Amino acid sequence: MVRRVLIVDDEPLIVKGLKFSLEQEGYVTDCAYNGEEALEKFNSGKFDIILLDVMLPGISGTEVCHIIRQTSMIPIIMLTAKSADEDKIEGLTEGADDYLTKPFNTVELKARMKNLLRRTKGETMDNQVKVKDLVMDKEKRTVILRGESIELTAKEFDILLLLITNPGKVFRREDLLELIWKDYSGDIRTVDVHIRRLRQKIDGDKPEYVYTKWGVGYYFAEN
Amino acid sequence: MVRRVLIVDDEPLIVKGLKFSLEQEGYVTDCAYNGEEALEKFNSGKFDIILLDVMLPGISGTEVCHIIRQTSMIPIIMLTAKSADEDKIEGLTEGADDYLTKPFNTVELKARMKNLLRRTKGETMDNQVKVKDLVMDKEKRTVILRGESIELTAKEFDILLLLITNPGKVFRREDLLELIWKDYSGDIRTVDVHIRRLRQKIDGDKPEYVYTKWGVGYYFAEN
DNA sequence: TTGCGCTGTGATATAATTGTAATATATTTG
DNA sequence: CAAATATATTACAATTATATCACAGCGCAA
Repeated sequence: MVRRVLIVDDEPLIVKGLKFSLEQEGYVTDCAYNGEEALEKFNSGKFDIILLDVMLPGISGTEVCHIIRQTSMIPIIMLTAKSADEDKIEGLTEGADDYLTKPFNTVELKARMKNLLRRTKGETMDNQVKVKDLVMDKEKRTVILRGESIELTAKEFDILLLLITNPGKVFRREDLLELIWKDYSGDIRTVDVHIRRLRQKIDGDKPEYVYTKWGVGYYFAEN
Repeated sequence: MVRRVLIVDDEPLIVKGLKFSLEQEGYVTDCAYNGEEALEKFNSGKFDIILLDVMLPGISGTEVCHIIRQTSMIPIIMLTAKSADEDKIEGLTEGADDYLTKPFNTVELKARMKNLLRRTKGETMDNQVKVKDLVMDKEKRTVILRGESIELTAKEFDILLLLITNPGKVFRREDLLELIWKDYSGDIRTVDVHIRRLRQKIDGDKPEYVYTKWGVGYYFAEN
């Protein structure tokens, strides 16, 4: 099982060391050197765990953690400078699953990562689909768009889930009726209306997620 | 399951070593010694993974990687010279799935190759048709020409797909009407107009893909 | 049962594609 | 070479596809 780690720190040397050390262990790694980059990579790529430095230029690690927590339960281990004040560290790492004070022992880090990954295995990643600033939870059947909860009807949810899990793939109306309605026998144009209502809820003025392939059907794309 | 590797490096000794080592492991190999050759072989042959040196005479490995990425998600592992500057390596290997710094351990290389191949296994992309610098995706119903996305109407797409999947085979207008229109009963010359519009979008001044067989019909060729 | 939200239908509006017909150009044939 | 035949090109009209809307029926929950 491949585990993907996002390493976030503004110190190239620390990043390099972690990268090397974790890749030796079989992890697939990606790095970010500031908060913005971290959020971007978190959104685009699929990671299983995040190592996040508290002190970052721009958006701080603490803030990054909070922002990620609005949409995801991904394991986060925060890295902090040593401090006599335990409370302060607690505050800075609020929302994280664990933290380590620098300088830390890589053996300990790996052990904690393993722990967290074992603990959260199967819980989060499997039920959540995340594309750009759209998060769907299959189990809870909830949708979060731009950090805000959106209410979709059952059909709308099923349609969006089918489309989003097959990005780019064009579904003709017949496909959708067969896959979602199962035994439908009415007017095929009913699909249009559902798409319309779905778009009203998740797309702005112009389609942002649900697109029309003229003469064929509909598909999901994030551009 | 046979795995085909394209090895790209300008150092004959490295190529020779990799070739031997990978063939021992059961891989089928092919080699290229510069960027142009790499792209050519990538286009002509079917490979499952590419090992790509960053430093190449002419088109650099970095560029080759970018060009390939415009049309394909094939796993690419890049080989770089050692550098203290991790950032630099990151930049040079952008778009690759993984990279190794020379000199590298072949055991590690094989492990990473295996990893990547397992990860991308099953996504064999049988919904893609690729000829020269033209890529069609049946599922997404998209067309990419010279790295740029082209918009085709439903009929244009169907015609091109039919022609491209039967390279060289001449279809008379009646055939096309029957196969694509199914139940057409109008003017047969309508096909000409569709071909015209298709050509306008994918051929330049002179036909490059869609040719006329005089007195018979139309066919696809890549010369 | 009543009310409310979800779904499906049909009518209308809008948009894009497709077909037609006229003309120009090219190729073959006698 | 000229006539006959085939293809290319163009502009526009006709057709087809999608978007949008309002309303009615249905079912579920209060």
